[in-house]
Amino acid sequence: MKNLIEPLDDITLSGFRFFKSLSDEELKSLNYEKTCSSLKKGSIIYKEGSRLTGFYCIVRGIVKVYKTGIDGKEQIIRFARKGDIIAYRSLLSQESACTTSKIIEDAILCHVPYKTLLNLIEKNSSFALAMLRIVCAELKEANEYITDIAQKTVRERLAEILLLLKDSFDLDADQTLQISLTREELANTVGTATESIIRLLSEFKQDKLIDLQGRKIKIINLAGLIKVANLTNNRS
Amino acid sequence: MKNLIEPLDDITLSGFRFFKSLSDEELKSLNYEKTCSSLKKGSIIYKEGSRLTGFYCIVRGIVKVYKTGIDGKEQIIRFARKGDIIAYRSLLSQESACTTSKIIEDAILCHVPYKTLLNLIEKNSSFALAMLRIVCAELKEANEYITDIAQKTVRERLAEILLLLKDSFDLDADQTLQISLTREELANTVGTATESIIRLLSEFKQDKLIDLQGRKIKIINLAGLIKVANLTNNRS
DNA sequence: CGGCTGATTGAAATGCATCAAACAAAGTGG
DNA sequence: CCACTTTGTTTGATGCATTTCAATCAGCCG
Repeated sequence: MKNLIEPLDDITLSGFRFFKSLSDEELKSLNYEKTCSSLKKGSIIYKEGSRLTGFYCIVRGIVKVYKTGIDGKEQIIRFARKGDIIAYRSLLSQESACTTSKIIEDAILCHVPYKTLLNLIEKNSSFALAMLRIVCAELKEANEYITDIAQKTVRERLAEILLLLKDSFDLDADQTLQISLTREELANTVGTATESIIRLLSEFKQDKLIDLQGRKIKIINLAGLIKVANLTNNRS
Repeated sequence: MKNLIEPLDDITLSGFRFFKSLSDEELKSLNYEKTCSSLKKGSIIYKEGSRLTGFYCIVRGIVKVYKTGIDGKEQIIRFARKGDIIAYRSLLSQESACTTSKIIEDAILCHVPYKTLLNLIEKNSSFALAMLRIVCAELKEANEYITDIAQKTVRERLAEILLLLKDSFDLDADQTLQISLTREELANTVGTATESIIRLLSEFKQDKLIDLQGRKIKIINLAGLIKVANLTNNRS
């Protein structure tokens, strides 16, 4: 089925922004050395503690990356989508994975071996710099999130996450978030209890900020949400 | 005075772990291009929003790096000490600084121009990789802290921070933390109110986990503290 | 249909922030 | 060197946001 849409053999990483500093030759061998696979929702890509053999580039679908904390409660660190890469942090540090990654929307992933990554970093300094900038960008996000989670109320954080999801995953024609999360996943992103998310979401609905249809969240008052989120920095 | 101890002209970055992949020649020009300065407690190295011209390597002293959140409340992101580098993240991303850095213990810093950094990354792939690993390590810390702050109680987090400070700054002969922070700074690290820190510290004291003498914190029951911190991962 | 996961609501418990006030320490200036 | 201001610390009382527990309900699947 999925192979009809996009045969796994035919996938090329050439168009992806992350690889845009590569020469034709480098792209060619990259495309040769990668391995692509199609994964269903719920599949685990790698688990906390496992040894990684490479990183993954997401061609299609959505992945959640999370850490397991107290009592096995998951804390979602990020959502990755088309063009994003995952597993590179632990890989570069040459440690076992410190997060788990799971498909939350049917996906196609390309696995790029560690060797290939090292080789690119060694031979192509523009690529190394691009890589550095990716990690730096993620670190920035993380630092901002630390500040938010430490200082903001759950209400503010939920509004902020909704805005963040809106920017990352766009809205369809009628302003509905194109990512479907359970209330628990939302809670594990915001860092709160599932029940709190449920209550706050219905408050947001009452306040005419959003509309709810099952897991579909429709943003009907963006300015209002931004106000609730109490943004201080450059997020939107 | 400080110049008697360590003349600013004589400082070499050659011994620092961060530069250990550099060739003698690279070290020589690095040492030529850097600019060192001695800064008193309270001095601000750079401010959130300012444009950076290079990064800083800490030769002596302690620096706190923080973000300014709601109502100007500061959230301390990290403490940097001898051998650590700061300001590199925004620099590499070529953005204005997203944190502020302030001296909390008289320090000597070396400023290394952006040009020099770029040049090293371009010419020396081992250095680029080392740099990548530094950023990755910091990202890992940040992700762990997100999980902690989202899931743990203030009590657990305080214990954890004390342990973290112990590892980063060592203890003197009688098990006393070699870093002196105000209660407010501790609060801004843990992500809580100053009063909460005060109350919890005295609880810890009552529980014979620590001893307090002004800002001096003495760890008298390490195992107990570890238990309170409720560690799940590799921190200690 | 029964079983399972996820969603929802209510009620009760609580951890923590906030406010207020007093105190200690440390530096400033006359 | 003492009054003075400022900054940091401490304690108490109160309120509230959020967690936790419990129960019900809805949807889905084999």
